[in-house]
Amino acid sequence: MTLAQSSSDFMACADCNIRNRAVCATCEPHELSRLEDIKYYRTFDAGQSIMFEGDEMHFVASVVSGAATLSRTLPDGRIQMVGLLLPSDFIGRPGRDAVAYDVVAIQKVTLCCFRRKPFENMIKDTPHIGQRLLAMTLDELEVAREWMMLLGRKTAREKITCLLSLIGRRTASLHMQKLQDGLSFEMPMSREAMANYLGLTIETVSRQMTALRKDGIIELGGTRTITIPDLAGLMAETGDDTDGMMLT
Amino acid sequence: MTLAQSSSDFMACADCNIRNRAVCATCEPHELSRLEDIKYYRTFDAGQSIMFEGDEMHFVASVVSGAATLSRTLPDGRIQMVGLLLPSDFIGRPGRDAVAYDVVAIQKVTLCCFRRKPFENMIKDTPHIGQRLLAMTLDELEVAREWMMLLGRKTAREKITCLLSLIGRRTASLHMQKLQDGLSFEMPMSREAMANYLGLTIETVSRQMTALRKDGIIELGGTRTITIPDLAGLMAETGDDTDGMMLT
DNA sequence: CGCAATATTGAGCGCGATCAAGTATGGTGG
DNA sequence: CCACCATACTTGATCGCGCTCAATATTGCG
Repeated sequence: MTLAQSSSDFMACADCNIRNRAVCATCEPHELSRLEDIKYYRTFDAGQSIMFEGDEMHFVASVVSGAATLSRTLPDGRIQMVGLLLPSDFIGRPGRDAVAYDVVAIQKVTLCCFRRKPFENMIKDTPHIGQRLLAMTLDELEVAREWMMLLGRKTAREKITCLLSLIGRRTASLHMQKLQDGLSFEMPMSREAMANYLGLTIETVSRQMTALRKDGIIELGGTRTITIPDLAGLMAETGDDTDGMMLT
Repeated sequence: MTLAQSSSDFMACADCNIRNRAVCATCEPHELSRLEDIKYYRTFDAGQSIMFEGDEMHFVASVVSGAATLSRTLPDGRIQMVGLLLPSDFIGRPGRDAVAYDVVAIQKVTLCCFRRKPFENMIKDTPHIGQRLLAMTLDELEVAREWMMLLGRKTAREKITCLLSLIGRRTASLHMQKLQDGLSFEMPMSREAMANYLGLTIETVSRQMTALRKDGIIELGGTRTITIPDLAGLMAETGDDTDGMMLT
């Protein structure tokens, strides 16, 4: 029944790299083994759709590796991304039959999937999972609201610098780099994806990237390789209060 | 210790008008009586601040009546509202010491407050509350994401018609009006509040309201009394898929 | 190498912001 | 009851950021 879609057929939860950040983070060993019974892995290539808005939701999942986006589309074709899914993030909404957003892989993605019904039952009788999911959902809500500020009130330059600073710092923390000396990373998304995430057009994204390069705020090696010589300088352009954020 | 701030000192939960929609909706009688022990009412006048961003959060609360807003402010003063709190909505984030947004009453508001620590303990040992809070938070997340689409991709006219349609339909459902023949309601917020909610300026809001009036989409009697002769006509201007939304 | 997809650059325009008056509206005290 | 003032809202003139349309350049891939 459970069709293996991937080469990595099985991995023990104990060995999982998102073990202590995902929805299963606070599970006891016996809870974990129940999850282990209903989980299965799937992978999707960059560009592949994972779920379509309006479809029936057969499974929920944790992102194990790679990246995906949540987006909505207006009848006339305008697109707005409403979420970025990175390792340990949760996909799907318990208690809802239909998918509310398009979910698309922007890098090769591995998911740890749970069939929806068994997972919903586990929420009911496993408080740890429900509590963890609540905390994660509250975090997502805060991220969404910070993004509302960006979309509603920030200029194009501020939007771009916010995104670069976000991705840059996240990548650095993943690789334990220190932030002081030049930070280098790969952008996980195309110019079009950036535009849809920031509420801009491709052309404006491109122009602002060029402007930031000319101003010495960033350096580009290929379109997706970005170097930030002075992170504080970049963050001074975001419009945010920069105090205390350098600690992360 | 618990200082009564209001004339309505006490109300039995059983008689509460948000009893079956708020965070307490799925509570059993014994759980409800525990909540009843730690609850107290407070009222705030229109314009009064309820919480300030960064302050310590002493209590969480349900909105019983009236309306309040959540907003964030950039260092240079730009404001973006990130949430609208109406009766049955929940204020505060369990497990977090500091308030993440400014909370301001935009109408006279009555809150059903719970001191934070006792409430957090109840979440741990009362699954019904945690589950209800999870469902409500997921709903809020969906609303926030729909608002991201509005802020990032919609025109000023679409933004205004979305807001009017939202408030109008909600008011109608509260008063059990049928939607077909002219719908009339009071706008609960100023032009400035509308602007901050929609990511626009006051002037643009005002101009779009005038334009909609001249186009016969809305009628104005005083600045806050709004009549919508043809709701379908208004909704055709929102940019959304209008199918199926008229049922609500 | 050749093609397709992606990104950059340019010219011009228009939507919504800004700056600036002007007009209700509502509360207060004489 | 009305004159007064503060606040909220509307309207007008102009500006400029980001969009549109269009051409060119670059990248990635068979």
